[in-house]
Amino acid sequence: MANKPSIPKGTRDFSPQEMLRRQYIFDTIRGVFQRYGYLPLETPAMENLETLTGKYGEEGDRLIFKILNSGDAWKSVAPNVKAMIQAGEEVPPGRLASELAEKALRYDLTVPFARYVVQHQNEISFPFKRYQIQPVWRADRPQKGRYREFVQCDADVIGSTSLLSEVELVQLFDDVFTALGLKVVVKINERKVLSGIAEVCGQPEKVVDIVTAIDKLDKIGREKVEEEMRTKGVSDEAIRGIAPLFELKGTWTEQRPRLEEWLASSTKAQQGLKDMSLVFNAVGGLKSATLEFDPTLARGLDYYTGAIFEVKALEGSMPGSICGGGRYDDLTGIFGLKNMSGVGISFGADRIYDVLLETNKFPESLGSSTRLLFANFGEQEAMHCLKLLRAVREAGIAAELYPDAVKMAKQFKYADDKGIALVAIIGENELKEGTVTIKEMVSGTQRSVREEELLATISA
RNA sequence: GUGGAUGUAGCUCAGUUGGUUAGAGCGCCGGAUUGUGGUUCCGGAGGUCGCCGGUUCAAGCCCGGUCUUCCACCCCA
Repeated sequence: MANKPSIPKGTRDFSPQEMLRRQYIFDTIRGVFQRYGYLPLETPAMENLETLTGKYGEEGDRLIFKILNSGDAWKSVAPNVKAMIQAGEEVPPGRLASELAEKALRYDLTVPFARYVVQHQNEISFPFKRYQIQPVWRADRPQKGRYREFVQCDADVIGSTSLLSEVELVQLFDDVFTALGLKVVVKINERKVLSGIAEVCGQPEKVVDIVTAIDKLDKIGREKVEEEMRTKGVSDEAIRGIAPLFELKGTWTEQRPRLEEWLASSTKAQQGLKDMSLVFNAVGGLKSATLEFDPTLARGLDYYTGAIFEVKALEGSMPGSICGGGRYDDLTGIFGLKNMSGVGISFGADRIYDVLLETNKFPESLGSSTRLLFANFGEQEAMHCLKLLRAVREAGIAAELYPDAVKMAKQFKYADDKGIALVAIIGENELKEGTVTIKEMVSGTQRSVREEELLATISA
C-alpha cells in the first residue's frame, strides 16, 4: 500500500454537510445578484500567463500559480536564456517562469472579466452587468481564513461612470448580509482622495508608499506608520502634512467639511469628496450594514482608481475582510479597449462560511436534503414502496427507499444520521391493510394513515 | 517570500530522565432489543507514533531533512 493520499497545501475537500452550507451561501448571493439585474458569466480556470502578469502589483505576480508547459517544458525555453543558465549567470526573476509556463490559474475574477469584455466588445450591450461565482487560486502561504483555492462571488458593472453603480453595490452588500443574517461594516474610500492627500503634502509621486503605510494604521498605530513612510523616503514635511488624517473621526457628515478644508488645494481630492457625498446621500437606509468612510483604507490592487470597498464582519473573529471591490477606470485599456470604466465587488465565500459557522448562523434545515425515507422490509414490500416513492418524488418531495432489507435499527439510524424528518414504514401488516405508518424522527411519534393520504400527510 | 510553533486511533488529546505488548474520552462495529434511531448497559475492531534518514544495545521521546497545519510579517477574499 502506498502512502496515505493527500491534497495540495491550502486546498480542501468539502463534505456533503459543508457543501449544503456552501451552496446556501452561493444561492443567497446569486439570488441577490440576479435581483439586481446581473447576468451570469464563466471564464476558464486558466488564462494565458501574460493576461494576468502585471495587473496585481509586484506582490501579486509572485502569487500567481503558473502552469508548466506540457511536454518537455525545457524545450520551450529561449536559446539565450538556456545559454545564460548553462553559463551559470543569474536569470532575472520571472523571466524563466514566463519561458517555462505560458498558462496560469486565474488570480481573481476581475481581470479575466476585463479580458472577456475586450474580446467580446462587439457582442456586448453596455453598460454590462455580470456576476461570476468561481474558484480562484493564489500561491500564498495558507493561514486561518486564507486558502490557496477559494471561491469568489463577483458582480461588476462595466461601461458606465455613473456613481449610481457604487450606490447600487452598497445596497447589494446590505441585501446579501441581511439575507445571511450577519452584521457588517462596509468601509469605503476614494483613491482620488488618497492622491489628493499626497498632493497636498507635496509628494504626489509617493502616493503608493504613503497609502500602503496609512492602510496599516489600525494595526500598527500612528508612530509605526510614520516610521514606515520615512523609510520609504517620504519627507518629514510631508509626514507632518498627513497629520490631520489621524484626527479624522466620526461620521461622514462630520468628516466631510474637515476633509474639504484640508484638501482644498487639490481639485482631484475635491472631486473624490463630491463623489463620496453623492454615494452617502443616495444610499438610503441600510438593514444589516453600516456604511463608513475610512480614509485609511487603501487596498493593494493596482487597478483601482475611484471608490474602493471593503467589508468586515462585526461578529466572529475573522481578522481579514470578507468582501472587497472598487472602481477601475482603465482595466480594459491594457487589453486595447479605452474609455471603459467599471466598478465591481467580490464576496469571499470561504471567509463568509467561516464566519457563519463560528457565529452559528447557518439555518438548521440545511442539515438534510431528504424529507422522507421508506424503510425496507424485504423484496415484496420494497416493490410496493417503489410506486409510492415515485408519487412522492413527482409531488416534489425529496424521498428515498433504503436499498437493503436490514434490521430496523440500522435503517432508523441512517435516517437519524442523515437528518431525515420522516420515515415511512410499510411492513407485512401495512401492506395487507393498505396503510403507511409514518414516524416523525424529532418527536418520535408515529401514526398510521391510508396510502391515499400519504402525500397530504407528509407535505404538511 | 521571511521568522516561529505543530503533527500519536476516524475526532479531541495523554504518554515520566530514551527501556517489554503505546493509552483515554468521543465516534465506529456487534450484542442486550428478529418492526423503531437519538438514552443506558455489555463486548469488539482500529495506530507504518506525518514521512525519510541519523545517534543508540534500545527512539513516540534525541539530532538533521522534508511535508502538513497553525501564528507573526508580507499581502489579501
